[in-house]
Amino acid sequence: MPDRPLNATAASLLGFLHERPMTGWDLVATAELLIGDFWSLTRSQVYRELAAMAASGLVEAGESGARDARPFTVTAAGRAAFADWAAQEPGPETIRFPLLLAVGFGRHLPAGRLAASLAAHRVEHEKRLQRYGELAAAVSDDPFATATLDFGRHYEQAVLGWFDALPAAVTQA
Amino acid sequence: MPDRPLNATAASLLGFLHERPMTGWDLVATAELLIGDFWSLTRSQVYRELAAMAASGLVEAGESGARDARPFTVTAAGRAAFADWAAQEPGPETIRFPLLLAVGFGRHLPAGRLAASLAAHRVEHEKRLQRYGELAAAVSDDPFATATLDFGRHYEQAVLGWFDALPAAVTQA
DNA sequence: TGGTACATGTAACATGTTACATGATTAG
DNA sequence: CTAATCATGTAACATGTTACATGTACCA
Repeated sequence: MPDRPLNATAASLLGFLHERPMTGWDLVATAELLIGDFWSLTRSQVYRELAAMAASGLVEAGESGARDARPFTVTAAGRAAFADWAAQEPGPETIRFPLLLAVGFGRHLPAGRLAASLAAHRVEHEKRLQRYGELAAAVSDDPFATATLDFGRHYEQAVLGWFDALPAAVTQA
Repeated sequence: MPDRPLNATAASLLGFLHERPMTGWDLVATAELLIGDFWSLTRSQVYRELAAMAASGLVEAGESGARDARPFTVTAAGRAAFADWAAQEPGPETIRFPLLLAVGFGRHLPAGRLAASLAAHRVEHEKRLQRYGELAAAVSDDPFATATLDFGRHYEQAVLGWFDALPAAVTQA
């Protein structure tokens, strides 16, 4: 009974469970590390999806270990559901960038507001680029992880390039 | 009674209404055109937000015109709410990119799946870059609209650059 | 013994998506 | 007259966020 195609968040959890059984906590940490930069999720969501997937037999909770830690294991049905998801064409990306809204409505912002926001965001993006650089060595043996990290680097470089190409009419607004 | 800070979607609608009264339909079209590439919204959402904002006095429905068209006007309270929103520091962007999930889980995908997805997406991104190029002339008199469009160009160029730098280990998986 | 990291979860709410349902106006 | 476009909305559901509540184990 294929309830309906998995959503990408649930599918990702299943994907991680292909490697080894993990607790909800582990999954959050793993997801943050490996896909957090282009697919965010919260603890609440993880527990909810795990409960739902356990109910439909895609995962199974193991014996509680220390501190009630309940490792989940992917079942055969879970592998099948993941495979179904993986066979789908991935959808288009969505980007939600509040700073760009601020730019778009720049005419209506109080003086100095946009300049300050741009400066603050630029710093963050520089940090992220630097972090990606530091992470690169850690995943150099995995071409897939390297590729996603590399996306991040291209992205951050583009954002920085965009900041630096903004005309004074925008940065001084 | 400031119900609570506006969400970015509602704020954007208010922003557009600063220019002129518009119907829900108009707002959808305007938003798609001007911010659709980095802030998506649906018709349902627009009508819901308009109803909510009308209930709290941020907008007012005018006389119905042809075909029940109900133009909404921003009120003084609406301008104030928008100003409050605009004074906030814009939050970080969120990117949700299913293709990157596919790359990250590349090891688990059926043979050829990833290559096909990458190729299909590359075509889309090329089209988008081209579209942005064509749009540029239309907004050349507005530095803010030009800046957001320019972000799109930087972004698309980065994505294309990333595609082209992918190693065979990924593109041939 | 005290703080940090580990670990689980619920409840309430906000936001976003999809499908459905209806009808008027206009251009051809 | 008929198809496309304009225009409104509801209902149901899926997804995502925030705040709250609880307790254990480890390390210094």
